[in-house]
Amino acid sequence: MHYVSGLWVQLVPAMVQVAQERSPTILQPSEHTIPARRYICREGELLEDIPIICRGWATSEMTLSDGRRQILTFLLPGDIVSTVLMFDPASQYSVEAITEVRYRTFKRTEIKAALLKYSDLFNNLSRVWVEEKMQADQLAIDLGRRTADERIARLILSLRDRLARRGFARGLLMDFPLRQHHIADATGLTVVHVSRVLSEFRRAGLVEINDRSLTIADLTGLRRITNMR
Amino acid sequence: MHYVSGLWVQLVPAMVQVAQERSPTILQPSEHTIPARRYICREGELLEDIPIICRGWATSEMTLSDGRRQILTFLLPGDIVSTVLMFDPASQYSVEAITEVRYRTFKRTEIKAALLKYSDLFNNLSRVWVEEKMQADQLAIDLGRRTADERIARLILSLRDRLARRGFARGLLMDFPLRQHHIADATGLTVVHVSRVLSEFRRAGLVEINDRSLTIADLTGLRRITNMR
DNA sequence: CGGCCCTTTGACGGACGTCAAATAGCGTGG
DNA sequence: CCACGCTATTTGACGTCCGTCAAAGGGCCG
Repeated sequence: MHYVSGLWVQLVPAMVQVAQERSPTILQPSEHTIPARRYICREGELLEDIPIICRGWATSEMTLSDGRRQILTFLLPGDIVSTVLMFDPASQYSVEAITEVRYRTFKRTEIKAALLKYSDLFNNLSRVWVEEKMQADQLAIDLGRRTADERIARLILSLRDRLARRGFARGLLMDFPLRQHHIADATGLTVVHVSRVLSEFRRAGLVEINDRSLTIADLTGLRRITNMR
Repeated sequence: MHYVSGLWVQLVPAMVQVAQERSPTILQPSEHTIPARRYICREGELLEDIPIICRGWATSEMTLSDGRRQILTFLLPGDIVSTVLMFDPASQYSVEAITEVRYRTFKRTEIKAALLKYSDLFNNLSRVWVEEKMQADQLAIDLGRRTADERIARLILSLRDRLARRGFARGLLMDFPLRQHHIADATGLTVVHVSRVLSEFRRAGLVEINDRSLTIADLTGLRRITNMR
């Protein structure tokens, strides 16, 4: 999965436009590539530059002292790592590459200044912010009030939606580089239980997973699970 | 619990200042009072006015079609219902009064315009935003990766922190108008299990609860539970 | 070929949910 | 003042969803 022009999605086009048309000297990104399993940043680290994913998948996660881990979101191409970084240089999370990841970084001080100056940029940021918050709240509901089946079905469907909106899903087929431990840490379950649920889904003809891709074989069936109970 | 001057906390002082010093005709709040159990707004409702809590406690919650409910946050005096409302008039949650609640509302369009005009107001908003997001992420970690004991202990401690920062806690004593079903819906547990855990906490000499107030009887003990495991 | 990571499966255990009943508190109205 | 109805809390017995532990097999890469 690769967005050819590199920079992308809601916030980014506005930034690029500002950079090109109005302030050619600022908002120039710098580019980075890191292999799978490497960290883009760690919890608590101070970031003067704000990363935006251009290619590959990453996790945004927190780890407790005893090793329990919660993935807060999967970062896809076009995602800003966190809008919070605009206003607080201390990263709340670790960001870890799932696949090889290419990303670009923008200077926080420059973005912040541009935000107040260009109201279209500001409007784009606020839209990303709203989505980020809605996603966080939905995660809390999933973890607090939904069963394992529902959580996993919803994770699959929401990833497909996000990819489709960016043109990265080919019908019901999508890239799916997640290991089961990623799914477990995102849904608050154990790897063993994720394996059981996914096997059940496969046996029920809901999904097919091979070779780091996933096909939704029964969309209505999957949707039914997310409403169930 | 009542903040005498009515308006309050991070975002509000800046708004009041803007209103008084620079735009006396805008940002004039209108005041409301509602009894316990009444709703300030419902999921999906369109709000042109943004509510800020002045007195009493409320919940911000979502309900699934089958009745399962998740409380996303408890709103305390000084809290804005949601910063998302600044940019999206469709409320994501229902907001329900726990006690009698007094609140004030500000016109969204006016706040939004003032935000871009007065950068101190903008800075205050971004601080509230960062806190809101951190709280949402912490909730996800609690629900995904912590035990019932830990969740409840952390809820108590975090409420005390929030109250203390606003001058509403007297030492280790605090108002505590929550019913056990509120705690259950906030921690993703059942009322029955909350009852058991709280009884256990009381028997262990960690907390005392009577007459809608809570005393932390053993702060180190409670804190130890939140780290445990 | 050997080592590592990932996945799967089974047996078992535990944390938490469900169901049910008893008790207490509290406001309302006779 | 008591009767009542409602809501909240507590407790016990039991059930279940998911975790833990363990072992085996597959795929990938050096």
